[in-house]
Amino acid sequence: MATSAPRATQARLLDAAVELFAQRGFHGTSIRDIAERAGANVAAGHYHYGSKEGLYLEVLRAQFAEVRAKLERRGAALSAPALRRASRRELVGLLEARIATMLDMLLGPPPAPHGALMLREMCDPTEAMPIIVAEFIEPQTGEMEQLVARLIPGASRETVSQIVYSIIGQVLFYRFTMPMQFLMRREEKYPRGFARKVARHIARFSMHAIDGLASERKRSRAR
Amino acid sequence: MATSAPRATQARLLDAAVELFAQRGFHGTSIRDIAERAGANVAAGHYHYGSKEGLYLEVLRAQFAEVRAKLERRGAALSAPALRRASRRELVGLLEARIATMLDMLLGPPPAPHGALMLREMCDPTEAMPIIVAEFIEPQTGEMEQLVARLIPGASRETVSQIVYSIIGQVLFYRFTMPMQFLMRREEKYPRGFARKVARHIARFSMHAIDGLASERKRSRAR
DNA sequence: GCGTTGATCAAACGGATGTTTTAATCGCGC
DNA sequence: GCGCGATTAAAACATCCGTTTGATCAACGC
Repeated sequence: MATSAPRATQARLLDAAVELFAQRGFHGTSIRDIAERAGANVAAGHYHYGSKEGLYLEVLRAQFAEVRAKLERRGAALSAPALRRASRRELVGLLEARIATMLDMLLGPPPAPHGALMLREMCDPTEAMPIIVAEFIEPQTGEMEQLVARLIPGASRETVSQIVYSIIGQVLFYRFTMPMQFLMRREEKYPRGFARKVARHIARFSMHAIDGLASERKRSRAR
Repeated sequence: MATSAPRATQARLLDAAVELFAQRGFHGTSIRDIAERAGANVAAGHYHYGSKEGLYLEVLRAQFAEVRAKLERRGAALSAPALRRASRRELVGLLEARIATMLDMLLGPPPAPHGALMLREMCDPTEAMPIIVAEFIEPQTGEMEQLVARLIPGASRETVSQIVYSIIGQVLFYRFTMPMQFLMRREEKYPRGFARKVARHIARFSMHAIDGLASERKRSRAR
């Protein structure tokens, strides 16, 4: 192994691949494009990652690991014991913070690449999907389910899950329909502070819904 | 022009293209695949539609026109005067029906192709986006905004728009994250009656949220 | 100093792609 | 029956793709 240059090209390849795969997708990106952007040879991809697909899988693994690490660094990770101890007011605060963090990362500026990569996996699922689900989606929804379950005590697992999907659905909407939004708003990116404003709305909307469902539950129980 | 065969191949090409473009995307579909499935020659696409991109644009135009027509046929279209006359109870019913219809078409079985096509446009926007927005998204959100505006009187346009996006976001979630859902549920399609069950949840969730926002508004006004 | 090993490179390979060309075929009006 | 425009079919074209090959180079152990 050489001293630094080899590691450097391998890393440069990955960086270039992240950006191009997120921007143009797997089929839309050629190894030549990646190599050119990384300042490397056409054969470099195969040498370091075995194949185009191998490089793609490594890109997704790396991106979602990075996002998860960033979430924990931001303190937005919700540990089970902490959730059990928290007061209702604290739980609401944690939910709001989680929504804000997700939107902040998804919408940017600049938007993190994992949003585009996830969207593309929903169009054309690959072997990377199980990894994304197990290491990113499952933990994230699991934490939110524990949180929501404490906000609407006694609700069934199905109800809690539906509520979590309602919240995540609202969040993902602004990322997944971004091109449409930009066309309708005649803008090229969301305005400054947009993510925060949307986060406030989604948190309020969802907390009203949860409270409504909870009191509806209480009323039907009382009968 | 010949009697029936030519129209037939042109139509068969379109049908094959709808299915393949929805299934594998623009880059992932070759005109040879389309020609083969349509039982036509490789050159047929260019003869009838000018280019692969021309065929793709025609596919999207046709699909979204069809969806819109189907919506109106189902009576799920919400005319402005009808909305102005409706009682609150009727408005809630209309909203529930609209949500149920959207989910029914998006989730199937079988899922209508426009869901996949829309998702793909969000990944790689083309010249078809303005058409989709103008002839499908704008009318649909416009109607829902009028409906929601009547359910939360006096709210700003921005608030109404945010609420509509919250509802649509919940709906689209179940279509856009379908591969993920199937992986997590260890199923290959949503179970029978799933769309209806989800529709009920989203309608309840959203109505509680709207009511909560409305009373919150009233309280802050009273001060 | 020399062979070994890992990294990079230019060049080429086989195959698939969108498109074009050219010829054959079809159906109808005259 | 024949010509004519519209449609279909076969073949070829140029280009791009992922991958492979073989050579070159630098660093390291001995």
